[in-house]
Amino acid sequence: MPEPDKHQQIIEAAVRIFARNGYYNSRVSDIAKEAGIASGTIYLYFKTKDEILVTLFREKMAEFVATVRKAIAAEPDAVAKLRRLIALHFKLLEDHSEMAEVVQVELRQGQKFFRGASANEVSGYFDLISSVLEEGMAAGMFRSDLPVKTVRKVLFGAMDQMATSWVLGKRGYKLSETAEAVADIFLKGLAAKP
Amino acid sequence: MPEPDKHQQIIEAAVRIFARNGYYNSRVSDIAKEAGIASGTIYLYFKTKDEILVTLFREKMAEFVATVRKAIAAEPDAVAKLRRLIALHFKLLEDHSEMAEVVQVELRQGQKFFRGASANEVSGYFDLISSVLEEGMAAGMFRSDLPVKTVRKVLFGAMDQMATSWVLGKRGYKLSETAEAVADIFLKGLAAKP
DNA sequence: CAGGAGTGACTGAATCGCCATTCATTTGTA
DNA sequence: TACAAATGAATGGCGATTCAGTCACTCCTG
Repeated sequence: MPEPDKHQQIIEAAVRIFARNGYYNSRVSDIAKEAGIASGTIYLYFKTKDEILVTLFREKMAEFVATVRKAIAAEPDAVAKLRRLIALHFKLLEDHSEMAEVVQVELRQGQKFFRGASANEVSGYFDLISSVLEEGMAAGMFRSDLPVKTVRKVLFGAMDQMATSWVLGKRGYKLSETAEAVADIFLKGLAAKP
Repeated sequence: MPEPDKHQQIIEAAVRIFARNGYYNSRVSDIAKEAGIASGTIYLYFKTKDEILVTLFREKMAEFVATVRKAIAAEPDAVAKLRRLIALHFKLLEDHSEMAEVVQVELRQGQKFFRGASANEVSGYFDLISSVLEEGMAAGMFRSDLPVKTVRKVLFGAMDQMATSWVLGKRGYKLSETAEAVADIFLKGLAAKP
């Protein structure tokens, strides 16, 4: 019975290797070396190289969403929740910069990940955002003349681009320090008519 | 001397093939077949398979930016320019759905394209957006308490996510019909304090 | 308690399919 | 005839995946 521990060990090694070299430039044997095991061992835990990437994303994404969900639950209203969500989105990426590299750059590999596996995982996050938006609309804090789906995409897109830019640049500034500006634009744009 | 015509013929075939199968699942021979030529002929016009993708993006992107630049020049003020830019961003992708597929999904291949070649091309578009924002700020139409770079990323991110979503869904609605909502949120968020 | 044999995890060298790229040859035309 | 352009079968390299063997450990059994 494979040690449940080694699964995690491989995932962590893969994050580091993918972040450093990119998915396609990473050998399975590189991951093995980084994890301190033989390359064949990887195949006791994962069926293919692709599966490593997909699994890695699934697990990390689930963790991410859970963290954000828990944090915003503590906030009093939709505006505060949204601010917290944005701040945390940036903070978590900032604190896991290798994972950020993988998520923002490597995981965008066409077909395979955008469609396919990762779509499901991302939608959990989308749902979370939508629920906050709906709460704010119901409470009359947000305008409700626009489709929630559209508003959600605008917000996610803005955050995602901030993150991608930060990763592509050499992370030469604090991503989390931009959170307020993003929240500010978005919340003003979303404000209910007075 | 290779016919200058065939270069274009290959590019157009590549767009269709990449859109249909994704970059990594496309054989060079598939592109050749689609273009109605032999696979070896491709190498009279392009050094590598990568070069096809990079060239394709460069040419199409330059065309895209030129079109948008020309269109917004005709608008009277920054607000109108921004609305036009957003509308056209969506309209052009909608009218070239195969290219949209390639740009939104396939061209995000980590490392190679994000960094590297395409970065330069994209920055031309970024500059265009920035110039409109600066014009609006100078004219007192947009608030100027936020960094232009941040605002630009928010807008681009929002548009890009709208486009990606539309492509990933089965393009089951008119992307351009969402332009107003996006412009509306963004312009309200950016409005100068009254 | 020695030993031995069964079990499951691990290893890493060898395999093997894939496909970009090459280039000897053919085709077209001036 | 000569030169350019095009062809497409053959090549070559790469690296994911496999699998025959090794290792470590447990549990019998005489």
